[in-house]
Amino acid sequence: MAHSSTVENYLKEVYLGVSRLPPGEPLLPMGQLAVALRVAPGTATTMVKALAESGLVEYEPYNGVRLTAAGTKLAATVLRRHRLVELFLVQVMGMRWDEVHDDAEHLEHVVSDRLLDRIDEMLGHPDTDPHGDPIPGKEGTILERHLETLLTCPVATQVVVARVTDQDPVFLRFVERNGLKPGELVEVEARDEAADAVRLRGRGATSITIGARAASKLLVDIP
Amino acid sequence: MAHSSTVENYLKEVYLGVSRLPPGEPLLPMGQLAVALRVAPGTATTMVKALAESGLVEYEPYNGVRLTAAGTKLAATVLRRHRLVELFLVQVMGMRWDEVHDDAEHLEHVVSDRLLDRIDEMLGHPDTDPHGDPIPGKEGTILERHLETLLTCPVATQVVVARVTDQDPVFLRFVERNGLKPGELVEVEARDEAADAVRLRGRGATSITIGARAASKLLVDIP
DNA sequence: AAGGTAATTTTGATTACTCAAAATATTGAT
DNA sequence: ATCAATATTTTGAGTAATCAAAATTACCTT
Repeated sequence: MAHSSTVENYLKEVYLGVSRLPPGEPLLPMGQLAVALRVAPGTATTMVKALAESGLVEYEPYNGVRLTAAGTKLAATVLRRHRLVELFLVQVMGMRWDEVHDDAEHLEHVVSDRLLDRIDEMLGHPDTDPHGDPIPGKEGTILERHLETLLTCPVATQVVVARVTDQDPVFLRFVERNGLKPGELVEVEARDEAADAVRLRGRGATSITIGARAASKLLVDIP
Repeated sequence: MAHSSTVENYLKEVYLGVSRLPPGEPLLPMGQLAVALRVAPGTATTMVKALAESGLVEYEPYNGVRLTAAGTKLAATVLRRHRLVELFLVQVMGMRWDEVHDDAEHLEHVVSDRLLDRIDEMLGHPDTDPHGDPIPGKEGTILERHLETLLTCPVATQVVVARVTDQDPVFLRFVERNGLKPGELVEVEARDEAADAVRLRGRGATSITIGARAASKLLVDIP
């Protein structure tokens, strides 16, 4: 089995799934993979066993999957294509950052190396996409910086949004409307464990309150 | 069966195949279709029967295929995507006209309507692609102008190249090198039936001689 | 330790697409 | 009109990817 879009999608989701896991436990449960790929559990099991045969993943029955070196490299090139394409669609084609994900999802499998090089050059070899996700290098190197979230960063301190880890258009528009896009300044005014909420203030005078779940999707740099 | 890339390719090739046929005989033989799609003859037969079931083509056993109205419309949208993408790659991405075909071949199946609209707008709603092929309208209208070729146009008369009906990069580079791209002026100096050749002069002082087969691939406007 | 729940794997089938090779039909030449 | 060459269709089989539902395993709770 060699390198279909399906294979690319499986590897990509294994990569993303593992990276979302608590560190030190780098085995993605099959259930999560199946959900991410919108596929029946049994389908994921079957495919993953085939991918293991090809040396792209390691599979531990009843435990989960992880990428091999070869699998990581392939996943990285898919992610590189996806993210460069997303940035291209925003920067060059003038699309909104909340509407480029689906197009990128398809384009990531068909963009040739030649075309991708032009895109990369045209964008000046960027290292993050519109959502702040890192763009892997040509050789498959991924630079995942460790970042705090609005749930873990210091209170009453100016921080700058670096990354938004949710592609849902509704959420992205909410983020934009409230001046929380990557690059913008924010300050956490207070956290309320009991209320499961975080109050923060961006550029404007008014402060807003968001849920903890939403706050955890906003990664920030502490300058 | 609904609308996979495979279906799109079959419809596209039926359209192109039929349009290459002598007029009045609008049934594409299965053999030609199979060759165009690089598929075994039996495969084409099977697929075409399925497409006929879906009402996209009419199939006459042992005679060939033709598109229905629905099939024509779908083929036109595929061709529209293909040709707009080709022009985009040349005009915006700075790729050479002889290297865009393969990329377009893949992109034509995944570009969304939204993205295609941006491309169309960015290019100023063009009506031909870099090879002079007409770009079908949004609603599936294809404007195939009747054109002479360098084999049929008047001799010793200035004509302007309008279209090159061969995507082979080697041929395209030959065309470019000799100033025969769409838009350029040419004049047929002489034709030699016996030698199967056509002598012509473009912008430069020197005249060149090309084979009849090549001459027939260069369509021209007689001003 | 036992038993029930939840996650995972297996099984059996299906769909879309493909091929090689056998069978059949068409066509043109004698 | 017949026959050979050619084109087309049929047949049987295979691959990739999928699902639903049955069987199994792991894990948690008491």
